[in-house]
Amino acid sequence: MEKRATIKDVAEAAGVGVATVSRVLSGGSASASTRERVLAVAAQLDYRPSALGRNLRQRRTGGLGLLVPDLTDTFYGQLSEGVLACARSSGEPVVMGSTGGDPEQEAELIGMLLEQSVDRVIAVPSGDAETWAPAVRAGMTVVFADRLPPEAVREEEHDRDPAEHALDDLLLLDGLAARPRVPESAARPLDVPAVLADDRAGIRTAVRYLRGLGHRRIAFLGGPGHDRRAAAFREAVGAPVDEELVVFGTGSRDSAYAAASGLFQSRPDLSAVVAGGNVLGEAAVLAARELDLRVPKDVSLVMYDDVPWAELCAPPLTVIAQPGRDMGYRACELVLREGTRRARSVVLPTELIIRGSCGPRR
Amino acid sequence: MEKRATIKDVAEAAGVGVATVSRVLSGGSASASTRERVLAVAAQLDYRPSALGRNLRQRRTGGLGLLVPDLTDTFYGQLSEGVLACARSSGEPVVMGSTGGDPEQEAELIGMLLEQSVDRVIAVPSGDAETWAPAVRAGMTVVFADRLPPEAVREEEHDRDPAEHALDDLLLLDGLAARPRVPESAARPLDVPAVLADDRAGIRTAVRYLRGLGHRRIAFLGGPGHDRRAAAFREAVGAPVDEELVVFGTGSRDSAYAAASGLFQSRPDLSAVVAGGNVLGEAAVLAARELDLRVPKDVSLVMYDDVPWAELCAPPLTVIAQPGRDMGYRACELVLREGTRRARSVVLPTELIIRGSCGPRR
DNA sequence: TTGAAAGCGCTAACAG
DNA sequence: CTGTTAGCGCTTTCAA
Repeated sequence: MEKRATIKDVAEAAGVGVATVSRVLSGGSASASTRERVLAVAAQLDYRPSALGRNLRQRRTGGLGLLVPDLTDTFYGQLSEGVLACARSSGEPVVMGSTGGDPEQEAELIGMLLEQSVDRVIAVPSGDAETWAPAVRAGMTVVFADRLPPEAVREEEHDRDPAEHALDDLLLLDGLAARPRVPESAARPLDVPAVLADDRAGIRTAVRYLRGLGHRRIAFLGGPGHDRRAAAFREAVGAPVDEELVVFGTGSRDSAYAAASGLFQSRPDLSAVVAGGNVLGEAAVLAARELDLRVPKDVSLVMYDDVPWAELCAPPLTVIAQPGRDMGYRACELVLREGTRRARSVVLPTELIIRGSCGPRR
Repeated sequence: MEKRATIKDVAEAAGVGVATVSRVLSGGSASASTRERVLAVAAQLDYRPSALGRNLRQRRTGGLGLLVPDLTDTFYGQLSEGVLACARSSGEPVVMGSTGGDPEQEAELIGMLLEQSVDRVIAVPSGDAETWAPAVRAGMTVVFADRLPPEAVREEEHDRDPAEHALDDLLLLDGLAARPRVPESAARPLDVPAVLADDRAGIRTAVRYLRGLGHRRIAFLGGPGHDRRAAAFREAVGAPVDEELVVFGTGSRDSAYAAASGLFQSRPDLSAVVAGGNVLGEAAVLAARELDLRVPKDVSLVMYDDVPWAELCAPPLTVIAQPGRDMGYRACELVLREGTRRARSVVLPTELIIRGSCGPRR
């Protein structure tokens, strides 16, 4: 970087002290004439206060971190757009990292953020509580989006008012580190606010819809981080759950395809599948095609995530839409507001968008 | 952020001077015993050198900036993944911004990067040379990816190798706007290296393919930044170009749809369209369907960008694939290497992937 | 091989 | 209202 004008240069050129310049530029008190002169000189010199100096002085970066598993997944693209939009409107730089769904890379990136003194981060976590402990311990404000680390799951939910499942969810997640009897020694659950979609309601609605169409053998095809959705699925189909119908890929498109294909082949009796995310939905469509299964004639499909191409698919995909962009935006708001008041988790509603990929059981 | 251990803490605890700690940690010389002790203490204190202090001292952030128009566009997602991957392997943090294709937002983000002392940036530019002038003037190392700002013209390139059409392309593109006689006063052309796909060859191949299928009225559906592709298209179809068949959207999905729909309606005689990017391809498919045009029976379609869903489309889309991830990776390499030696632009090959969206002229 | 000391650009006391 | 000063955490001469 070439040499830029510093506050000292401005001060000299304006014939004032550096403190005055600092004050003027950050809206402190100053006489009109001084302010004017300083401003003029600053503009003339094209002076831009260095965030480096300021941050060092204030011992914080002021920026945000954003960690997602894969920017190639449209949903995370939407979510990131939300975060970026919110951050920009607050003038906060955001340091971004893609973890590839790998806890180790995630840990590495967390370390990098720590080094940068980035003290607020929004993440779609891939690692578990242990991965995130260093961040929390270091005093980072973290907000999870889209999902929670596996260990951050709190204990069982006793069932209740069917109309209030979102609230239920809130209770569930936030709920606390400290429910009665968690051994001290166990990995301390993280107490981190999160912005999530109402997976439970979303899945339930989808399963009911498929049930209404006559489907009885419904499968769930998930990826990393889809445990809550899988749990919701199990709950929605009710006991006894045929565990063979709940399968997981490991995150890559290939593994998603393998999982889908394996599922279709090992259980030709299934008549419907719920894909836990758009990459899995993609895989399901591909695998079905490859095996000459017609959608929805031979198999019905509903996919989590509404992405533009869902509509272009043949047939257009019925989806559980979650507001990716909003989720990102909200998460960013939470992380920015934190400090003011302890942030509460947020659960956003999903919507079942019925297109053409589900039909009556054959 | 809670208080972290500083270099001073480590120095004290190890009973050495701060300079020694600094040396040890950055691989300088030190006696084995000292080194060991310092390392032990550092580990024990969980010491992490603060990038803030280091950067201030060295007057640079060491990080990279990455500016793209829209993370929701899968191609930019791919490109970003490439950049992030390369940056991570070099331990560089990347500050990301989404411009929405808006030059003003882009300028704002550039200002933000300047403030952060981020002195190296990779961008898919939305603004023109004027937008980027401040960055260059400030001494930033910038590398463009995927496209060039409209005004970004460059110096002549001599020397070529007949086998290297890529070079040819560089000439072509870079060439135009201002050959020899550019008045000094005119907006100084940017001299910025770039990583581009071989649009010219890509488009030419596609057009030839369509020609071979019997198509004569071929349209080009572009978006912002697709001027080079449009130019290549004009060149490929040859004079006289029917300018009504070259239409542009403004970047949003809606406007892309409007452009596509308008095109189909105003020129029912066209039999094929080349979409300049995946968002435009998406729009074309949608618009065609809405107008009851069958692909490829009524209209053939080839889309720039290979994205996972192209294969899921009905019919699967024939595409001009460009290596988005590689482009990002290469761009990052360029920006990192710069300083060592002046970086040269890179043109990566495209590939026509024939699937099912093109058929003989009806 | 090591330590002391001088800042990098900025803000926040504290005086004047 | 304004200037002086003391660092923030680190790297880097420069001596010892």
